[in-house]
Amino acid sequence: MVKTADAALTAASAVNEKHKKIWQTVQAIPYGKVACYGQVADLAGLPGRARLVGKALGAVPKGGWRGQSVPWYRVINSQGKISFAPGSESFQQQSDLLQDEQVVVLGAKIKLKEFQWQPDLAELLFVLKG
DNA sequence: ACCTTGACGGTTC
DNA sequence: GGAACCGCCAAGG
Repeated sequence: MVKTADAALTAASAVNEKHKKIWQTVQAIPYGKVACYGQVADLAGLPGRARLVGKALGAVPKGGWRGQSVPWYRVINSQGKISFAPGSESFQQQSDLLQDEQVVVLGAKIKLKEFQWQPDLAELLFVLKG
């Protein structure tokens, strides 16, 4: 194996590890609650990497992860809004899925005061444990 | 190797 | 509130 190729493979593998950590964290968000990208990044041990969370969610395996689905739609931005363009198909899908869980979505806005996930100690440990 | 593009976020005005 | 700005960094061109 050539050095450069080996290094590239290692790097790619590292990226996937980050994605996995993010997926696991998202799976901990309970029904009827939402979390923002930055919050997920922090919990996943990747502070300041909110954008990476978006990337990871866009790469979620179709069948879920570890035999469990990944509720990507429970992740919104720090302004309490859905990050897809209003009117787009993805936006509509996310909005519908959230409302199916009793989350109130007004336009693109969701009241974080009311619906943001605030993990208790047990949940935090679960996330850290993986 | 350089540049652009994001499912973002905190600060500042 | 909201808009402009900057920092962030993985992917793709």
